[in-house]
Amino acid sequence: MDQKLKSENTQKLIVKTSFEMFYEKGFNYTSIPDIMKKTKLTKGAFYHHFKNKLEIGKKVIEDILSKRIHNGFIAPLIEEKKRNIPELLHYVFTERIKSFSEKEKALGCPANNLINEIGCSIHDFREPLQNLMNGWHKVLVETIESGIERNEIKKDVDPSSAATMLICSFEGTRGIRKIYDDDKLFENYLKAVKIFIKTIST
Amino acid sequence: MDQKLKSENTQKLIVKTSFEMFYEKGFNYTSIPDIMKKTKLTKGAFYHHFKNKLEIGKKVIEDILSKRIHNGFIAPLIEEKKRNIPELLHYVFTERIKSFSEKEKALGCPANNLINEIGCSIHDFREPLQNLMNGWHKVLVETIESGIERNEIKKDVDPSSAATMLICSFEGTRGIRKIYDDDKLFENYLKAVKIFIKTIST
DNA sequence: AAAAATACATACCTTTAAGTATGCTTTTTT
DNA sequence: AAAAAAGCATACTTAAAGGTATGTATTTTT
Repeated sequence: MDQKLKSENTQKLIVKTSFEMFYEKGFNYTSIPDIMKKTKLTKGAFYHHFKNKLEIGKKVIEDILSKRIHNGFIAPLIEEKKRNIPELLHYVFTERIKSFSEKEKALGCPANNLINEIGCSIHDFREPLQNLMNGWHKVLVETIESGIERNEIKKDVDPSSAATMLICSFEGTRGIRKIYDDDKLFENYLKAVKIFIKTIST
Repeated sequence: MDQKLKSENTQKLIVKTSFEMFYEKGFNYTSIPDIMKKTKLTKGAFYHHFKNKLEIGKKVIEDILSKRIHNGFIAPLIEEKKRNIPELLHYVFTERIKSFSEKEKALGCPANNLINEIGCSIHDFREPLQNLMNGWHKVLVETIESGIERNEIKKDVDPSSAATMLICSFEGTRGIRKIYDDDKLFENYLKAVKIFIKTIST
């Protein structure tokens, strides 16, 4: 077996496993031994490929979290630009929530979890997390702007502000939902975000 | 000095110090030795008054966090019921953010931080956190309902849904704000929540 | 005034984490 | 084929956490 390929595979395995455990238990509650036990490799493998826990954290943000946000929220907006914009926003922010698995409901958004868990305390994570959120926000702004151009969104709507509201209410809901076992919070959110999108639509 | 009073004082000191450190560094990132160093007492004092770290966590939620939410969000709604309800909502959710210190901006909401940090993993915290959020939500719902009765809020507004949106967008914004150093996110939120409140008003 | 209980300090134990040093095996290079 | 390097395992070090056991001074009770 090609060595380079093998190396890449183990790295991917470690990153993926780290993501899963960070998601399920939190960054700080997950130890390197924990992760490596799950990969069935050893610490030697970990420290051969990564400098320390911070590096794997950054890798998880850049490789996994950004891909998740991209697939779930950015790609649908870019790909389906022909669709009616309010409808598209509605689709992204409500249909996605409805399609969440029980696990995803119980565990919240991995990106938001990380932001809130480490927040300001681990400085190394701020930049990759900013990149993540900025990227998401930017595409949303562009989408709303094109909605205004197409006369589907009201002209007096501030795209940046509306985008922030959509993202923050979504993430806020996913966060607080974690302390509950039912979907009441989601249902409430869905109703309200519907109203919000309707309000900014022509 | 009265012994009972002394005991109460040290307990209060430990709870208060724990809150501060949990707020600044997160629950898991704060150790008991850390806390006790700051109080200038020792571990012996801690374990004399509290069973373990979970107990102090619950105490912080019940004593400090609930008081903060109460003072900031519940009391103003109860006390000033004569005022116009949309105005009141607007006051609570925008003026408060404007009055935050730099520290409060950088550190986010302590309740939301805890929810997101420990979320589902520490089961003991779920109930007190639920009580906290339910209490807040309930008063908001009642406020909105009375707004409907007084014809200041639209009749077709779902009070529970609107309350959820207000809380979750607020907390979501405070959470994500932590990765930034400026107030752009807050400013965006303020504009959008203004629109939301206007939308549900008559 | 003696006994009991409280408030706290000191010293300790156990576990577990992050990280390092080293050694072995398999590829890759020369 | 020999040398070098990569991939990974094993064994270890150090630090720090949570928590306990015990000792001592001060109050409180009787």
